[in-house]
Amino acid sequence: MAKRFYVTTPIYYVNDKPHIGHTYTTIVADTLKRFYDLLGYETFFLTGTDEHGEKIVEAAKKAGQPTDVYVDKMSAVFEETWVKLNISNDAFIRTTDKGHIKVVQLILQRIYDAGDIYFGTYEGNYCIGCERFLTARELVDGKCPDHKSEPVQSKEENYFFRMGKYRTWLIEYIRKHPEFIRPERYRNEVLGFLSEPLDDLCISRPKSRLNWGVPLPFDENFVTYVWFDALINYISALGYPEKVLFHKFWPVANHLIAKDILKPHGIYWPIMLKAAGIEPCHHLHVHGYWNIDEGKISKSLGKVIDPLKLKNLFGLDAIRYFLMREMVFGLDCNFSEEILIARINADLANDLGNLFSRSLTMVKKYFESTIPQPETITEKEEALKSMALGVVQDYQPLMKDLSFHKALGVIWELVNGVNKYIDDTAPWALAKDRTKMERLKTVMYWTLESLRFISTLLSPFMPETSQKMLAQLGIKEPFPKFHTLNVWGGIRPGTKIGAPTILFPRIDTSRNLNAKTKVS
RNA sequence: GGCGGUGUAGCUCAGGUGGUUAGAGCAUGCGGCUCAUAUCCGCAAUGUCGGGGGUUCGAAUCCCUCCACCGCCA
Repeated sequence: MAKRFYVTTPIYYVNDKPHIGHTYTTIVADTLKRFYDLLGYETFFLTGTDEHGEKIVEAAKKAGQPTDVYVDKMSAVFEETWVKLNISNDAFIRTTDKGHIKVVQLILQRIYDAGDIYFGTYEGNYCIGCERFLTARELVDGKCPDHKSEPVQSKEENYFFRMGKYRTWLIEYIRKHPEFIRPERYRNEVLGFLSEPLDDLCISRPKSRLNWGVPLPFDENFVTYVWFDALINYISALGYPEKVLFHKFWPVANHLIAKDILKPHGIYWPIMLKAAGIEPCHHLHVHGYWNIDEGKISKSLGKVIDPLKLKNLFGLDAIRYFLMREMVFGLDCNFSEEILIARINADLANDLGNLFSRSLTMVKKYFESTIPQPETITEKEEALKSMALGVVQDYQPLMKDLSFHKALGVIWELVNGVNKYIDDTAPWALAKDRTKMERLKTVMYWTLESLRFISTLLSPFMPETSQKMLAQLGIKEPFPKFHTLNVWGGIRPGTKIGAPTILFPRIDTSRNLNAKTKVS
């Protein structure tokens, strides 16, 4: 099996600006991409924007702009946000891209030719917010439960995709591929849903009602239903059907989504692929929601958590760390400034930042910022070394399993271990005794080498900080590799290290948050 | 209404197939160190493991029931 990895975020709907939910999914994708880069895989990371459908037309109207101008503007907001958050996506797809539209039409035509798309009539309650007909039972007091608005009684001729036909196939597929939908609770949810008959999917909208979409290749009077259009981005971005990229990366696809879009990804998408004759061999990783404790959000942050505001207030890597450390992938998680600041201060400023700072300061003081040659080692050095190598062992499977909180947990065992090692060996005491010079050299070398391990393991999570740390340790290569952690002794004696710096300023909670806690 | 899930220290949570004094981090208290971002290290304390009942020599862990919250479906 070639060492390749393909990761996608959903393409984000441009009726709203990026918020913490988009940010989390995108940072998870970025962390995964960087992790597989670290392992030496060939990787491809895709994100983008979803720009068709009625809600977009409405949002543009509300903004007082032509739809195409509006989507260009909003799509750019997303693209620029990811640049500012140091997101390393290889491509940014838009569903309004010509190439994408071509592939959507190709897939539609193929499924149509195969006889899985038919023309029919549907009559019912249509909710504009949901962009779909609602069943009578879904209504609450005659209104859409999500949008609290009364649906419109409507009758339409449309094209339908024979999704129901594939129900048993999909059940079988999910049963045979336990790794398809993860975590397991969401797999069970999909299986539960499939235990009952599956309706065919209406995949068109008459142009008389909506003309902002991909025209059906076999009937110019209709455009494609937005979900059917959107899902195809995952392969159109790879240049399906002919491009090399597709053949390289589709077999190793990993979709990341939040739980609200499980149904389209867990049901529509694999069936669409099956009907189009494409192997649905991919992984769907489902995560939960960030629950915002609004009462604990300051004015400077605002009720809607804007990722760029977070960055400006607390620093990008601190935010990236927090999101990955605090949430258990798959479960919901609470967000508040209190929790965020507690994490930054305890883990980043106190544990990691201070460790880094105290270590560099001592090497500066005792060895004029030159990495010393280690001498005889004791069981204390053996213990620290085997701890570091053990952490490296634990790290990889945890990352592959998307257990980011645990992976960071084991890195922090090492951070604490080094702090303790410094305490145990008390280099400041050794420095006062000329006869203990050799011992001091060993202790400082061991400390710095541990920091190399820590910085390297952190690189997928906090790329900027990791680079800064490695540069300080005198390591020139900007992109560290995992295999450099197979051996203890990577940093070179005689190398100059950088001047001690503050990696993460402590956030003063006694001060008003509205005042400046500017970091970046 | 049907099916999943959750309920464990002040807070956030670990605790496959039942087995010695129920764990971690944060917060709290005390002690140590001084290289460091008033940081670090050590020690300590607190829990009727949602309520009740049952199985068992023994249950947070299995069964029943009730309560609360949440998700999916209807």
